[in-house]
Amino acid sequence: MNLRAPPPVRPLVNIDTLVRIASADSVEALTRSVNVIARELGFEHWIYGALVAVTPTRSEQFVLSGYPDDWRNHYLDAGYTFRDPTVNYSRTHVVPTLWDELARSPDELARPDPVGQRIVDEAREFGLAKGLSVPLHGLGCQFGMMSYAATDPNHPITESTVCAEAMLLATYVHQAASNLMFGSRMRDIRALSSRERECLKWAAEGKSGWDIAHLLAISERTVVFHLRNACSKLGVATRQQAVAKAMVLGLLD
Amino acid sequence: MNLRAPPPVRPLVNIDTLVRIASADSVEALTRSVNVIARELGFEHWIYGALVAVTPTRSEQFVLSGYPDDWRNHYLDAGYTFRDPTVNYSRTHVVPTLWDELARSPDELARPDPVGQRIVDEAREFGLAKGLSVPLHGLGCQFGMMSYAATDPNHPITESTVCAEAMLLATYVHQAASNLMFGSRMRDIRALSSRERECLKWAAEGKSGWDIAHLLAISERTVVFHLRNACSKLGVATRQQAVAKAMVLGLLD
DNA sequence: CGTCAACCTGTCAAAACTGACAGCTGCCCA
DNA sequence: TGGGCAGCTGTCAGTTTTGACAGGTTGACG
Repeated sequence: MNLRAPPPVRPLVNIDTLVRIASADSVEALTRSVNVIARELGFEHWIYGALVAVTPTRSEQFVLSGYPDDWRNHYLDAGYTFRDPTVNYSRTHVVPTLWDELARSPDELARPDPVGQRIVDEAREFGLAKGLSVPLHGLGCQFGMMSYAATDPNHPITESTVCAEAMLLATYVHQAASNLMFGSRMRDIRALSSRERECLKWAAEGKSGWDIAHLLAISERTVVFHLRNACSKLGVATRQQAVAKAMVLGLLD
Repeated sequence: MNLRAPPPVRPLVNIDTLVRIASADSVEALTRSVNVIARELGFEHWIYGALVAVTPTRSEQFVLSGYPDDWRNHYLDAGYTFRDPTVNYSRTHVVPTLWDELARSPDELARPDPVGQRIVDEAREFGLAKGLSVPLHGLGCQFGMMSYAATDPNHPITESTVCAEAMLLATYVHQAASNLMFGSRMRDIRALSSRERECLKWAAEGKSGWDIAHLLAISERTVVFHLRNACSKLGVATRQQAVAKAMVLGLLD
């Protein structure tokens, strides 16, 4: 089989530190810890952002910033968020990317348009020249990302090891941020009963009240009753909205 | 600022190899490439699995296996998939975990139940003793995971570097597998027109036909028309189902 | 200049859903 | 042992959605 354990390499990031990050109990503590580790990785600046769907069409942003404030303010004032090529990349990919590589991405959609290119150029003026973005998904977010920037021209940013460690850190930050975000998220939603969930699932499959009644061997009136209760627990008016909300909350899995 | 680039470390995985993996054009080619790199990382066995929602309640599995066949067969025969603690962990987490650590996880839901523990014990008998699981999310999957197993008792599996590289590889495999999966996925769905999408979004927000007509300043009849077309393009019967299907396909973002 | 797609509009009848009335059983927990 | 919750059932009236009929404009593209 000729299989050996890989040679020992010097870890840049300590696993215990990561575990501590994942269980951070405040935004401030999390930001401070990430600052320290990002610097160990040689990155002067970093930013974490996640988009959480509150309804199927409305989303909220959650951001932890280790970026220069003047750049952040300019970025927000100019409304760059959804024209930023790193954001568009992260929305549709899972593997990390160097900022330099976005321009020659094989994926047309990921290549910066003129506005996107301007954002990249302006960022450079604010000291964000060499950078790396890690897409993040899961945990109820529509998508998220963590970007790192280095000013040191000798930074080995193209090394897979740096990429791997940056990604590992990003994932732990994502876990921690999610924990912080969702403490509040589900509080105002009373859990659906199993019947309510069952009826809602069938409704999402296109079944009518009559259909569901026969599938569950109960009366149509009861189906209406359960769906009505589901709607009121979810705080919505129609079945369509109930299906949509239950789906964004992950209640139908 | 006292910031230096991190010291050079020997990369276990070459970035070019990863890029080649992400663009693999067949399941066989992908499996072969992963076999090679997993071995470089010192892992004798690996498996990638993803769950893709085809409807809100029905999902399909996509698996790439570098596991022993006899264990895979036993696992499938016994219907272990959704009782496997690594699977349950991956569904709800984003950071990697060692198999050993699942048992003492702070998260109750992630700790193996008796059946789960039996799976872990049986796996050991098939040569899967020391292992690592990487949760994977995004790209239209409900969730996915990649597990690695090593038989070498000296394998430095607890090192963050190994974890980071394993995660990096897993993510590239996820990207590649998604590309392979979704070639077929969207083919039979004609793209919704912008009006159709717009009406569907408002329907998902709980608006009636009359409401939407006034929001879009068109007649109610036209709203019905657009939603009807959306239903027929999606191949569904009701608005509820259309909302659900559009959401699992990511058409409302 | 024809064709196609998207967009827009109408009417009618049947089916499905919403909202508010009222009342049953069984289980768990304080 | 009483209160709360999940589950179950009924009727009635009013609103919304579905399905099938038939027709219009506009703009892009070959």
